[in-house]
This record gives sequence, structure tokens and C-alpha cells, in this order.
Amino acid sequence: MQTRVSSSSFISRALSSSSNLNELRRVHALVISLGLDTSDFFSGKLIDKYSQFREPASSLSVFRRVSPAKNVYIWNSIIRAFCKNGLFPKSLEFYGKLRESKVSPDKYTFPSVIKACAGLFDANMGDLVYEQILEMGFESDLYVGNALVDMFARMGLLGRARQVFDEMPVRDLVSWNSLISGYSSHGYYEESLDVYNELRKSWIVPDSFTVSSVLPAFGNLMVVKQGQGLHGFALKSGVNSVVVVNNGLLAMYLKFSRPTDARRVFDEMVVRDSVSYNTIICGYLNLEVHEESVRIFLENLDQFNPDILTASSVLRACGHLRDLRLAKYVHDHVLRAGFVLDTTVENILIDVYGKCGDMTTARDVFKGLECKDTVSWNSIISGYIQNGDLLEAMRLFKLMMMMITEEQADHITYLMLISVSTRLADLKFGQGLHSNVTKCGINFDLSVGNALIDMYAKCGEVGDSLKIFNSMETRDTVTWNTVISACVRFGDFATGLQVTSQMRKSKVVPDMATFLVTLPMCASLAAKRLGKEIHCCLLRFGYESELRIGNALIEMYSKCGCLESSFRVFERMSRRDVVTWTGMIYAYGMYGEGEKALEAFVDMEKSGIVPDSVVFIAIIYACSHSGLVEEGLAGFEKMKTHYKIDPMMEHYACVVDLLSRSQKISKAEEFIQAMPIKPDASIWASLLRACRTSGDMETAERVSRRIIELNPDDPGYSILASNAYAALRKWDKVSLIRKSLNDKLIKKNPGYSWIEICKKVHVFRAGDTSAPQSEAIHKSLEILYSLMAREGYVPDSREVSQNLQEEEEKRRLICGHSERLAIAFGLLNTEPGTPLQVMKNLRVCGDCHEVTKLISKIVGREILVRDANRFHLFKDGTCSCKDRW
DNA sequence: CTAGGGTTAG
Repeated sequence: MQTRVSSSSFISRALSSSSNLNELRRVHALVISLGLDTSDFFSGKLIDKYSQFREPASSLSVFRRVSPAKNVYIWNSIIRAFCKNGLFPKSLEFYGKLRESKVSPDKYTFPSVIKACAGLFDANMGDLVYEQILEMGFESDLYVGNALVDMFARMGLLGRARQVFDEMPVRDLVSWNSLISGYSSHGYYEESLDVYNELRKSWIVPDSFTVSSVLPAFGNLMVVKQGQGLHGFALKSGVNSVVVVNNGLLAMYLKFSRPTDARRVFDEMVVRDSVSYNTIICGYLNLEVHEESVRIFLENLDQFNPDILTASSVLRACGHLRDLRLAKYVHDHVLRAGFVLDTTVENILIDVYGKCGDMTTARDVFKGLECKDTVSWNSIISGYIQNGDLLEAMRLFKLMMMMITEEQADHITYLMLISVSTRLADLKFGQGLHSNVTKCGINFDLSVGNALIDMYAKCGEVGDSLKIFNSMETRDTVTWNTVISACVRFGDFATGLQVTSQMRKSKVVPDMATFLVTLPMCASLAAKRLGKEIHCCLLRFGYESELRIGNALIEMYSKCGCLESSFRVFERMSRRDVVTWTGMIYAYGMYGEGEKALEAFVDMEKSGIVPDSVVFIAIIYACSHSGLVEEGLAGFEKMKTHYKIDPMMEHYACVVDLLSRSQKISKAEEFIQAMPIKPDASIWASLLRACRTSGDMETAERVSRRIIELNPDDPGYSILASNAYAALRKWDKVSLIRKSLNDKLIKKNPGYSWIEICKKVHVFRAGDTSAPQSEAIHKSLEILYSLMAREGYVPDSREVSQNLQEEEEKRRLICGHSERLAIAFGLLNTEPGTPLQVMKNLRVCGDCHEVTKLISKIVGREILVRDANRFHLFKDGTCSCKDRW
């Protein structure tokens, strides 16, 4: 008896202290030799111990040797053994067997069973087990409760987890940790933080589990101050000696976009594991410091074992850096190290090779994938798009749609393909995508909606853009920007303005693109007041130092009649590029300040900016509007010989304009003859305008014929020719041209003018009698005409382009030209002496130019007129353009 | 019974 007791306690001690499998097997052999292997006590110990050394098979064989009448202790051991080794189905199988036996489970049975349900994400089994627990009344047990909280939390059923937690009669730190971790890992960061703060109010002191579980919440909620506080707590309490905690701190600072703090944590870590390296590599990647990402990897290759996650991060960095060599090296390394590549890594490889421009390899990886998921398809399609092969991207998409798999095109697929249809201006394809997207409800995705708006706009269907926009429930900054830009592109400024004011009333925050689309809109509309407001607004949002914003402001102010403001913006810019200078030169040109434009060009050259072809257009344009013929020609020569820039059609048109404006008609015609490229309608149109002002009707007719022969797309040129024939009284030609225009269903942009008075824009169309104060306007114009007649004014009937029988009727039409209505309206609605500013969408006609000069003299006012081409400042009977319009 | 790291667009 004595021997028996002492050998029992000896074996029990030997079992507990065995520290490796071999030792355990020797003790096991001893147990068998002593005939103790059927004993419940030793068998239970052996089952536990074998599971500890990851030998569940041995655990099971021990279990089987125990007599059929097993007690609950043995059952719990085997269920726990399988559970600990991740063999959850086995755990549940033996739990089932236990319930079939006569033995009833105790509270120690359930934590493992619950964990098995959690591990299998088996919510039904979990519910069943929960019911059984409630029947037996074990739910009040701390360990059972903790396991339940954990199970529900893992399954994402945070409401139920919280309920169990709230109903627990006793809670410990594990209960809190399980709930915090559950909230965190499912993205419920606020809740996670709330529970953590509740915990902090209690007497319980957080441990490393708590800290590492709540850290992601701090990182994602960007609560920097509190995050730093938690860091302090981690240092004080000593939990930062745990590597997981440090990894969490590292990740948090990276989420905060504080690489310096992150780096300090990383450098001060005594122990790092591969997660530490992966976290910092991936964090640098997300902060777009890709070089740093790669550097950490290369410099620490001997410090840690890169795993498949390391590889995927580094590969992504390679993609961003377009470093094909390193990508191939890492890929090769991964293959040789024998890592199993899952779909995620393969997808990354497809993306990276695509980004590096190696579509052959990308395609090989793609082909080699046995199970292609949506991301695989998206990645290869995106590769082709990035490499400019839009048609192949389309082809692959069609192939994808034909595949009978569970993988379907998602919002990203559609987003990419909508942009393909946009870039190809393929309306039919775009419409097909739209209907697909509507069928699967993806159209409610904000980005997809935005892409569709853009697609329709760029395919010329602005009406459909607006339809989508109006039907959208949520809109972001991009939505608004896209719609405004659609209106501007289409020339529908009225809607553009309306949408802009709606946007300003909404809570959406403008971004740089907002300003880069609204400023040019103001420029086109010469909406000075709105332009200034937008300028103030962008100052508030801190965009004033942006180069492109400065460039847009210069253009806006110059087109709104504020040359000084343009210059002020120009002066304040810390950085200037060729666009900046071009804007300024063009601005001077518009105001007839040719010398200043030339000076600016010299300054630009001095500042080391290399001129491009556009700046020369501005130069010649400026010279043209200031009568600087020689200087303009010199600029053209300098461009060709000194800067080796081949002139484009626009340059030739500018030179023709330059010569024509100065009435050098024969020179202009010679120049056109000598052009190395075939002159288009714009060239001839320039010449034609000059012919008409100089009265060279012979050339005018010849040139008009040319224009009609060219059959230009822009109806403006045909109308110009038609007007020339009208002046020649060749009405048959006029009606022929008009008819062909009508046949083509082309409608000319009708002429209109507008004026801003008391923060309101008033628009006038030619001959419009429905405009406000129409009666008064006509009356005052009549008075003005009689006053003008005294100055010797005779209306120029050549400017009338339609064959009207009565000279009187022609005069009526002239008097109806829209800018005159706008000017008269301005005179009627402002204090005497106030300067007026009138805008016109077309060029001012010669007769209106004369009339405005006279009006400025008669009423003693400055009248600033901006037409489609430039500014005219009328003052005391003269114009700033010195009649070179 | 409780903790951390990876994919596609713009």
C-alpha cells in the first residue's frame, strides 16, 4: 500500500514536470508497466500533457484505453485536447458522444466546446450549446461566461457578446479583454474605446491583452492625444515588454501618420518578431514612403525571417516604385523558399507586374491561378489599363462576364471599366455598364455614380449626367466637382453656377479640384464677384500656395477684367511654371499691353523657365492685339530656330491674325501660301475677318470660297463666310450655306451678352424683347442713336447677315445686338458715372464697337467689354484696342 | 476563456 501511494505521487510529479515529448513517452511507458493506464486520473493527465506537446493522436489513444465507464474528467480532457490543437470538429464530435453517454457535462466541459464553435464560426451549434448551458445554469460561471463573450464577439455578434457580458454576475479582466478585442477586430472602434474607458473607471488594471486589443481602436479613430496617453500607460505598467503591445503601438503611430514616433517605438524594441517588421514595412508602404519600406526589408534580412506577408508588402512597394528588378528578386526568393502562395499574394503579384509594366509576367501569373477571384480579374484588368491597353482591358472584362463562377464583377471592376468607356468615349459600352450596374445595385456606390456622371459628360450626354446627379442620395466632393466640370465642358454655365451655389450650401468640403473647375468657370463667365468669393474660400482652405491654383487665379482675374489682381497673384506666387508665365503674357495680350507681354517673356527666359509651344501662342497673340507686327514675327522665328519648336496650326493662325489685324492682307495671304501644312478654316477665317474690316471684298470672296470648300466642323467659320457673302449681297450663296448648316442640324451658338448688377447676372439675346425693362431699354437706345447721329454715326448695314428687304429692318436688328441691350440696361440701373462691365460670348462686331465708343463719350462712362477674344476698354470715344479688334 | 501584420480603382 505504501509503495503504491509513493509511486503514484512520483509518477504524478514526473508527468507534470516532463518538458518534452520523449520524457513524456518514458513516463507513459512507466504508467503502462505499473498497470495504471486504465486509471482515470493518470489517463486524464496524459491526455492533457500530450495535447500540450501537440500530439492529439496520442491523447486519443490514451482516451481509448480507459474503461468504457469514463468519468466527466476524462471527457473534458479529450474535448480540451482537440480544442487546443485546433481540431474543433473532433472536439464537438466528442462533446456529442459525451451527451450520448450517461455522464453529464459539468461547467469545465463548456469553455472548450464554446471555443470549438467559435473556431468553426458555427453559430447554430453555438446557439445549441448556449441553450444547454442555460438549461444547466452554467452561464453564471466566470469561465463559461468569458468563453461565450469571446465566441459571440468572434462571430461578429457583438450585441449578444455585450448581453452575456452585462449579465455576468462576476467578471474578470479576461471578460473585458474579450469584449474590447471583439469590438476592435470587427471595426467597432468607438465601442471598443467606450468599453476600455469603462474598464479604466473600475479597479481592474489593464494588462497587455487589453492594451494590444484597444490600440487598433486608437489608431483608427485617430485619437492621437489619448493614444499617446495609452503609450505612457504601457511604459509605466511595463506591459510594453510584450512584443505584441509594441507591435500595436507601432501600428498605431503608423495609422496616425507619425513615422517618427513609430520609428522610435521600433528602434527601442528589445524584442522584435516578424510581425514587427511586417507592420513597419507595411506602414511605410501605406504612408507612401516606399523607399523606406524597401530599405527596412533589405537592411534587416538577417534579423528576421521574412514570411509571405513580408513579401506581399515589399512587393507592393516595388509596384509603387516601378522596381521590376526588386519585384522579380522577391518573387524568386518567395518561390525558392517554398512558400505556398495563396490567392492574395498571387493577386498582389499580378498588380505589381502590371504596375512595373511587365504585362507578360502579370498575364503568366494570372493564367497560372487555379482559382481566380474578383480581385485577380480586377488586378489584371487594371494592369492593362495602366499600360494603356484599354481594348484588352475591355476584352478581359467581357471574358470575365462570360465565366460561370461565383466571382462577379464588383464596384471596382465597374469603376475601372466605366473609366475605360469614358476614355474611349464609347457611349454604347458605357450605357451597357450603367445598366449592368443598376441591375446589381452597384450604382448606389458613390464612386461608381461619380464615374457614370463623368462618363456621360465626356461622351457628350450632359443631360444624363445631371439625371444621375439629381437622383443621387449621397454626394461627395468628387460628385460636385464632376457635375460642375460637366456643365462647364458643355458650356452650360447657368447650370454650372447653380450647382456651384448648391454645393456651397451643402456640407461638403471643397478640395483643390473644386477650385480648379470653378475658377475657370468664373473666368469663362467673367463672374468677377463669384470669382473673388471663391478666391477667399480657397484661402480659408489653405490652397493659395498651390501652383495650379495660382495659375487658375491669374486666368480668372484676367478674364474678369482685373489685370491688376492677376498681377498681384502672380507676384505672390512662390513658384512659377511655364503655365504661370503664359497666363500672365496672355493676360497682358488681352488688354493690349503687348510691350509688357514681351517684357514678361524676357523675364521668364531669365528665370530659367524653358518656353513651350503654348507660350509662343500667347506672345504672338499679345503682339497681334497691340500692333507689334515685327515683334510677333520675331517671336515666331525665335520659336522655330532658337527653341526648335515646330509650329502648330494655332501658331500659323496667330501669325495670320497678327498680319491681318494690321491690314497686311497680301502679306498674310503670302504667308498662308508658304505654310508647310495645309491651312484649316481657322487660318482662312482670320484673313477673312481682316478683309471685311478693310473692305477688301475681292479677297473676302476668294477666302470665303476656301472656307466653304473645307466644310469645317465648327459652324462659326461657315457663318463667317456666309456673312461675307451677305455683305457682298450674294444671297444665293448665303441661303446655300445656311441650308447646308441646317441640314447638318448644326445650330450656331447664338450671340448673347450679360452684365452683373447688384450681385445678379442679367443675360440678353439679340433682338430679345422679353428681357426685363425691354421697353425702357429700347427707348434709351433710341435716344442714344439720335445723339450719336449728331456725332456723325451711320449704322453699318454690312454687319447684317440675313437677307432682309427693308434697310430699316436691318437697322432694327443691329440695334438689337445683345451687347447694346446689356449696356443700355447697365446705364439704366446704375448711378451716373459708374463704370460698366459687359461680357459677350462672341466677338464684338464692328458696328457695335463704334457704337460703344460713342456711348462712352455721350454718357461719360468707362465701358469694359469682354468679347470672346479680348478686352475693350471704351473711354471718351476711344477703345483700348486701338481698333485692332 | 482574452491580443498584433497582406490584395484590386481614383
